[in-house]
Amino acid sequence: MARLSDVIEEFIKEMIKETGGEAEIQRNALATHFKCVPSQINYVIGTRFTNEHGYFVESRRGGGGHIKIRRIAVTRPYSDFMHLVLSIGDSISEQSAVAHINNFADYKLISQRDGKLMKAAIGNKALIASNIEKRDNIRAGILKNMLLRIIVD
Amino acid sequence: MARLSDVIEEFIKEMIKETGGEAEIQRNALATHFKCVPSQINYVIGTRFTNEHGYFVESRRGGGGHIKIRRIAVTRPYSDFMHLVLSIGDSISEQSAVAHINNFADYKLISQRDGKLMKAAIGNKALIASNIEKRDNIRAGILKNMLLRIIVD
DNA sequence: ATGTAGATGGTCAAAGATAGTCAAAAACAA
DNA sequence: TTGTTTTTGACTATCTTTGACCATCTACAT
Repeated sequence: MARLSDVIEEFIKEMIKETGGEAEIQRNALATHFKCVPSQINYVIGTRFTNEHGYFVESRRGGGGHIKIRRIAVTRPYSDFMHLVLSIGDSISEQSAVAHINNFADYKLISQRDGKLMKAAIGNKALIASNIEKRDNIRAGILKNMLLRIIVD
Repeated sequence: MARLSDVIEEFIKEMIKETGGEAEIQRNALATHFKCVPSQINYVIGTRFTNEHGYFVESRRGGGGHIKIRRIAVTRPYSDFMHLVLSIGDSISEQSAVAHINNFADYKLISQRDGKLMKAAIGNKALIASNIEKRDNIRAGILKNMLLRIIVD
């Protein structure tokens, strides 16, 4: 007896395949279809469609709301890059982040200008309002999100 | 399932494009056309045609009344841009920040790519590790630092 | 000039429609 | 048993639609 979560996972993957890279679902409708509670859809997305798994998720609440799940292009120029991005983990110092960014620029994965913007975004000066103990975590979140955005587009 | 508000938004934007910068509508007529209550027109204007979004709205009540929505068309000089950046203050919501970034891109003060990176940097998704009460403060810090970095160049 | 009716648009809060979070309960695996 | 994964549901957050009531403007009669 396959777990329901696996069935839902397959269903969404099938949708993505059919639409060529992107599935737009309605949480309640999907939950009704599979006779489960809506939050199980979140569970499936949270455990099987993460960045680490190669997916990018966006959503909107309210009338006409939806959840959009996109497959991140893992083709050529970016496949290694993606790997690097994911290897960043959930905490990184400013120095380390700057080193990473410089490397990406050196290898032409991002432009010099991209690099400057990224460094401006992750610098301690930018994060002055954040709790110092959490700063490295926040920095990792920002850096990964920016890099992912470049890959996804 | 397209939201009615989105349809109305597009309709108005199309009108503005056709007339080269300004749409003059009659609230009741538009509401009748879209089979909605008149106040929904206000909702659309209030959420999608604000100053922040780059629009200027005027209206008149009474017989022959109307609502005029204009795209603000100004190319701001750099010194003004600086002023704008400083006026951001030390707290800003994601929506508001996105509106600002879109404006900067529209006015060619930053490139589309810069805009994408900036939005990725200030999104709630990127700031997930931050305390929710401080998030808007952190966001303001990141946004300002990035913009300043561009001006300095 | 003044008053009044009719025609517009404005505000605000409630109701409706979605999605997100979190932790307890249940099921499963080692 | 013990630790992990899945399933549930109560509670929360966000966005949209609707409607009752309010404000302002024009036209016209006096």
